[in-house]
Amino acid sequence: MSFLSQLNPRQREAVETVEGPLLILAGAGSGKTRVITYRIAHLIENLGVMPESILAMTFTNKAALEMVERVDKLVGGLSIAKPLISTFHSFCVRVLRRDIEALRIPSSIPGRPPIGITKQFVIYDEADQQQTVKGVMRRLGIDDKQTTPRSVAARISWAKNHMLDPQEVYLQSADPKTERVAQIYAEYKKELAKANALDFDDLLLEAVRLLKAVPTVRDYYTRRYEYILVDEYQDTNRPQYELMRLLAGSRHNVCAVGDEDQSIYSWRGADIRNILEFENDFPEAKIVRLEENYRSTQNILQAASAVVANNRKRKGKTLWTARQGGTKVGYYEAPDGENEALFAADYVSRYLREAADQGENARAAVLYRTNAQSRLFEEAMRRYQLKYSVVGGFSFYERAEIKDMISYLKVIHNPDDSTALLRVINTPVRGIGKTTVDTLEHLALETGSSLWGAVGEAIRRQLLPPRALAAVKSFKTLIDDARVMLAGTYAQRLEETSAEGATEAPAAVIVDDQIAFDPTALEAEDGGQATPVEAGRLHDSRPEAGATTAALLKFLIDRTGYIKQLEEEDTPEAYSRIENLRELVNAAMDSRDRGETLDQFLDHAALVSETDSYDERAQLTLMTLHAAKGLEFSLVFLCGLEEGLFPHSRTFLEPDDIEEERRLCYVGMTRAMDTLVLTRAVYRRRYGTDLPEASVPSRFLEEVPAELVDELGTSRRRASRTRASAPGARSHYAYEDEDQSAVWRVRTPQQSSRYSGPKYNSIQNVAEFFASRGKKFDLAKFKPEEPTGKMGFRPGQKVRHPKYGEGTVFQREGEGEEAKITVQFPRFGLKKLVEKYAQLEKA
DNA sequence: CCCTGGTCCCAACTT
DNA sequence: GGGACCAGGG
Repeated sequence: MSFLSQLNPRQREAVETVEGPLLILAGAGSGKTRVITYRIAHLIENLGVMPESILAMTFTNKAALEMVERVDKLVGGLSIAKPLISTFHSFCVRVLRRDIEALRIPSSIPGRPPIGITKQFVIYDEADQQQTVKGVMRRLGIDDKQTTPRSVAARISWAKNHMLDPQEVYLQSADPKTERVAQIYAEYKKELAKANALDFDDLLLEAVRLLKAVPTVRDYYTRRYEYILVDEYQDTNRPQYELMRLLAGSRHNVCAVGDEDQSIYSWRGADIRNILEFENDFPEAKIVRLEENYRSTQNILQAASAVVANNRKRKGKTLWTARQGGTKVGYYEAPDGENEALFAADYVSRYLREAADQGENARAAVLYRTNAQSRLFEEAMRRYQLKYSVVGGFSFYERAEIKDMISYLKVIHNPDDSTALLRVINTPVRGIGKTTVDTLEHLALETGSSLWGAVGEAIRRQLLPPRALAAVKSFKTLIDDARVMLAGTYAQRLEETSAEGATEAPAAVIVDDQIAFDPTALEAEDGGQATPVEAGRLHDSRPEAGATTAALLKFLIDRTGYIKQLEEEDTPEAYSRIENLRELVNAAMDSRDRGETLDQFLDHAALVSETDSYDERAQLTLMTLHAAKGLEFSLVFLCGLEEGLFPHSRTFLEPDDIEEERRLCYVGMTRAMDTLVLTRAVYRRRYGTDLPEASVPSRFLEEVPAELVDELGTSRRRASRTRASAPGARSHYAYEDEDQSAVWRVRTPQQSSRYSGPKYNSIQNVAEFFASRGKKFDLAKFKPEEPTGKMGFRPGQKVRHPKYGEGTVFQREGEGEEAKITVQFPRFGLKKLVEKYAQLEKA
């Protein structure tokens, strides 16, 4: 009971109202997470509710994780059973992995397996969705310049978030474009079904469909979860809302926590009506308002409230704080983006230093509207030698090399995943080009099979030219081998779990591309070619059967020569990619330590976002406003307050969208505990190359009452201050010079000989480099050696080409037959030729 | 028929 | 800064 005394009366009411529907309207900083976690603790500790009958759903893994930790702290060690605290999407995956096959319908052909998604479904991310849409559009012959796959995918997602199927989209369409979207949508659905795949939106939709359609399944979950909590309720979309209703069953023990002023996800289908109309759906609902803000000073809170007060669509509430006064809201107008970032770096570094001097552990954040803005800030922070962590931007799992390996795993797990297969069939290049892939796609279409089916078919019927056929065969062998390894894992697990030891581990066999665990399956199939699992049978680099995901990854990296190829590239980028791959193997090992199987590992990879990598201990964090939701910092920099950037230009047309931008601004401002600084760049470069454009101050700036604002000086004053406080940071123009010299530093002669790759093969670069050092680029330095036979041409040598005539060898890369030679031809300029093919002769 | 390199176009937020 | 696409070369 003791912890309840730490709550104010309103919070306590929210915590102690445990029966029946409850809506908690929790203003920013009003102790929302605290209420949720205390409520869970109260249920378990004071009311003796079984932890496993409590379900809490959040939007981000980050929020879920934080809640788990805080609940653990309150009731830790009480029991082994824990409440389920998870994101909507993870929860749905859990439900679907257990029960989705209840939705399958019997095949009309006797003896055939039922139709529908199986438990082994794969999850398509946004990139997979776009790829699939693109493929569908190509097949339908729809021009992808006018209607981009990207926009179509977005519209399909929109439809799904509003629970519209293709027919409904078609019926509601008022223009040919929407009709086409409906048509693509229908095909897209078929494509996913064929691949046994669900996209992010499907995870919610299918879970809802399952609970609606199958009473036994629904009963299982409603009986199991007696207490349901929904966090960030203002951001729930239709499917999430339905899910909540279904899970609440007739008990209606549902507690939703939200703040309509912080609804920032309408573009993802969040329906603000869910919160505004909660009372209609649950007439017996109790509503508790939390209006005391424990986070910010009065100045900050007043400024933020003044901004959001300009919105029409809100319930309206009055937040108050006991922290009277406080520092005024800072405003700084930078001449350009670079300067804005440097100002932030300068300010933050002094702020953190002063806090450290006083023994305080202050934390700061730089918040921006778009991820693209992060680069300038990162550069500035590095220049000030400030340690920072960036949330978002390019996610680890979005890196090309990681996606490649994940796609391999997906194919191994489910070869019918054509999108994944397409990604890796020629990665790294193994001689399966566009034409071959086209042939395979046609074949798949003809036979109604997946791409993987077409691979087998093409090999069986020898439908490809010899070279391509060999390449396709080697690819198939690779996947088959890996699948046998995986089957070994299953076999081993079966062995481990069968307590009686009497049965031997079932041999895994491949029968017509299907992995079967029961050897008798061999007899059942007529004439299917079987490959028994037998050590050493398949390939030399095959580790023994019983492989973990990590072993599988190592095998793939080894057999495909992926890392080897990167090593040969020998560039810093290549080594960073290798590092990433190592990190992936580590992630796989962690996954094994958690007791996960391959499919669980893939689920994890599909559902984590970079937001989850937020490091609480970092003193300085850079992230988007969206990612900052739910967090708090002593110092907040809110940057890029310019019309077109924030509010974003895409929101200008719809008044509702502008209101959402304003809520976003409110969210950002209310993250600040002690100090809030708003900045704007007078000139901003929008796309790197273009000239900087003059900006108009954001309308949100004008909405902050002037008496709460402290102007932090002009850019001229700042420039001198920066000069004084940051050694080596004279002005941002000086930085550009420094950058130049840094670039040149990389190109020292020693380095360039190490990196013989394409990066430094431009003759102009080399010549310029020498010129910049006041040296002449002297060809004579490269002493030509007498070539043996026709091969081995050296720089400076005269050669003859059948097409280009006579020329002078300029540069040589690599040795032997693979050597590439750059030749200067008087009439054709520089040409890079492969010695083996170029038919060069000594002139 | 495949691969490489250069060019063009794009860039909002996230599960 | 990055990815998609195309032309040119073997």
